[in-house]
Amino acid sequence: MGRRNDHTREELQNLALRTAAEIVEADGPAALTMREVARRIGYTVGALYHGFTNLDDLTVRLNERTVSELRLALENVNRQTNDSGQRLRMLAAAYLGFALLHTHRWRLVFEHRLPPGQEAPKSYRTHTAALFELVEANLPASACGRSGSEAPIIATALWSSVHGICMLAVSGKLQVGTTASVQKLLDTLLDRFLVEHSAKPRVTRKR
Amino acid sequence: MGRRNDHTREELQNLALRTAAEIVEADGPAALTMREVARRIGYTVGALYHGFTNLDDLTVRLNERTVSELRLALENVNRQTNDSGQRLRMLAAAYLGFALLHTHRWRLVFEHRLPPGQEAPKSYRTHTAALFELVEANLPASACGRSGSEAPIIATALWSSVHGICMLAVSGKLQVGTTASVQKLLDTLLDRFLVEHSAKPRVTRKR
DNA sequence: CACGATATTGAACGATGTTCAATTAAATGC
DNA sequence: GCATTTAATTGAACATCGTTCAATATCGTG
Repeated sequence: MGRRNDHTREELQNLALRTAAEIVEADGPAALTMREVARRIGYTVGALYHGFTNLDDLTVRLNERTVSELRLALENVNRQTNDSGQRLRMLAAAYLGFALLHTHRWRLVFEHRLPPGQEAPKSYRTHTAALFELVEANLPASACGRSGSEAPIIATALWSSVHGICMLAVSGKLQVGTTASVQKLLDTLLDRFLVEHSAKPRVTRKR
Repeated sequence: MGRRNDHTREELQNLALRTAAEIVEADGPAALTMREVARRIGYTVGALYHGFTNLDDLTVRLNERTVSELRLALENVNRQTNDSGQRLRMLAAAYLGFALLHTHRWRLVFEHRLPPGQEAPKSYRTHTAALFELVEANLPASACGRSGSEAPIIATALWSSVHGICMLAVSGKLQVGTTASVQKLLDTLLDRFLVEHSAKPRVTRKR
């Protein structure tokens, strides 16, 4: 009791976040509770509330780390390839790889909801924005129409699509089981975005 | 107390499920609790456990209804259009429309997780499969390669992508705010799948 | 060494899911 | 019509959760 000084306030937060990551990875998002974290790091529940305002706070800060890690992984992949089309394929593969390797943590990022009115921290959006820019930078000019002004829209559409495939695959809501077949879905999608995109067929278009 | 017979066992389950839907729609997935449902339908918590084995069961059966409703909506749209390319665009628009209209219920379908080992009921998969078949049936032949043997893969890739865009949009994780701009993302995606798909560029392909 | 600051505890509160004996009302048999 | 079976419903209990907070123990400092 009292100030044990085993850890500084910052060390304790790191410890808690690392432990939280372990819990989530091992037993899924629902297993993440204040009390379990406290138990594992050898403190009382109350002590946790000095470093975190509540469970949402802890969760958001764990997610922040996950997103940051994901960004790092993708930026590494991006650096290791020359051809930009190739890069897009490898980025998608790396995204899927991360989702498969850190499934529960990755899902927590997208499934956690803050109470209405609250917003995720800025660094959160920063990392996300960086990911989309990575995609946008690797879009082949042939895919972006004449002016290229639609590049952000195309990048968003493409990456949201990659995300959708990964999410459904990882959640088991797709019939496909093997990693290879999910890869094939991603390849199929990317084929559509990497090929030269001709004029839209006026006949069947709606607006 | 005792057999009140205000409602048959089946009526009570219907009542509970309707109430559950209202709770979720109004206050989000986290607000759905056994006790709240019981409170609103004027029964004790224990009584609920005669019709539902637990909260997961109630949730799954609520989700079943939602998916069924979604399927109906899409099948209606499918019936109201002739051109198949047009149909795909309208199906995507209807999917987004449903997600926007019944946001919380729709999210519950994809965010709820059963404890490991348990599987969602068969009707669940039936409805989902029907949706993918709807998409597959409307894929233009030009989009499916020579043999058309890849149609299921293409349909899965396309619809998972549509789903991804809707999910990120509905969750507010996309910068885009307006419904119109989300529509534009869907249109951009569909443009890629509705246009004649030429041979894949061998140079930039990986496998 | 004493004092003030603060990290940490421990207990409390209200809420949750789930279980189950007890109770009560309907259905059935006579 | 009455007694007995059957089953719906209750109410209370238990374990867990998030969160708060007064009390306490320990540290840094004067």
